[in-house]
Amino acid sequence: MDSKEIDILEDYISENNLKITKQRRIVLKSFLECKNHISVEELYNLVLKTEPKIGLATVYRTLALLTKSGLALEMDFGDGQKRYESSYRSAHHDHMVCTECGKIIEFTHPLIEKYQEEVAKENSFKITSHKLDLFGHCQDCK
Amino acid sequence: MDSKEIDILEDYISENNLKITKQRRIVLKSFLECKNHISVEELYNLVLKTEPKIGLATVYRTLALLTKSGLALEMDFGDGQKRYESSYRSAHHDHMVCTECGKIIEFTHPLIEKYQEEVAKENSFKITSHKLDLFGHCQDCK
DNA sequence: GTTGCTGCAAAGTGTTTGCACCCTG
DNA sequence: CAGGGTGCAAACACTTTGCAGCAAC
Repeated sequence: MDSKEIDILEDYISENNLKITKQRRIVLKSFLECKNHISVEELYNLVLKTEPKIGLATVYRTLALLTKSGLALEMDFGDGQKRYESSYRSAHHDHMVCTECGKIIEFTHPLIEKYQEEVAKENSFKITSHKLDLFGHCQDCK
Repeated sequence: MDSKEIDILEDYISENNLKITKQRRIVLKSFLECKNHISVEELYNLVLKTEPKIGLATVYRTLALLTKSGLALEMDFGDGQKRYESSYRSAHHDHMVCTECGKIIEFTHPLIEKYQEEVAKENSFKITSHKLDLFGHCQDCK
């Protein structure tokens, strides 16, 4: 693994007097290879295939580390568990979540972004992040 | 209490062979009088002032009932607890959440709604609900 | 060899559920 | 007086934390 992500993680780690470990490498590798919007449990099961001795708490702790270092984005679709996606795999996007089959379609719309900025400015609000989720039925679940 | 909300609740209750109880009246009344985006714990504390013997589970169960009957909207700002607002007190709106002081500014933007529909149509997706949250700093927390 | 990291289990948090008794319809 | 509702406590699902031993630097 010699992606830019491991460099970013190592930079963050050395800046903060932390340590690179085998477990952290494995979690990062699995995270970068997996599907978007993965849950902690799903990632844990993936990691177990490489390192059967790893603890669930380590996956939680590493995901927190990846989030703090800017490699992962934390999201919550209201289903009671945190989900994560790689910051670098794809640019910012919003989500359509099919409430029947769970499929997630990613999208962006430049005008939606523009009008968000506009309405924030009207309220003297400084946006640091946003989330737009559309819930409904996808093509297959009509 | 003779608002339209109690009528709606009683309609739902009689249609489903349920029962009106003192506790349900009290929870509804407190819910209608309280601020928007209230958490279960906050509402529970309000209800305790009127009925000190009520159980937290009853508040949870009644909020689920209000949601099913269409009187309450469930929301989740990613802070680990459900929040609710009255469907009838105000029309649909989105939220700006100040991550410093917790203040919530409500807004709507017709063009944002329009472009949501547009992008959904492009993906053959049928929207049943949506949520747009902007996170950042309000005027007072610059 | 110091200090952070790990695995494990225990504790926490918010929410739901089982049950015996109570109350509405 | 039948069947749903309540309060309580236990169970739950997900996440965090305390700790003793381990490993990176």
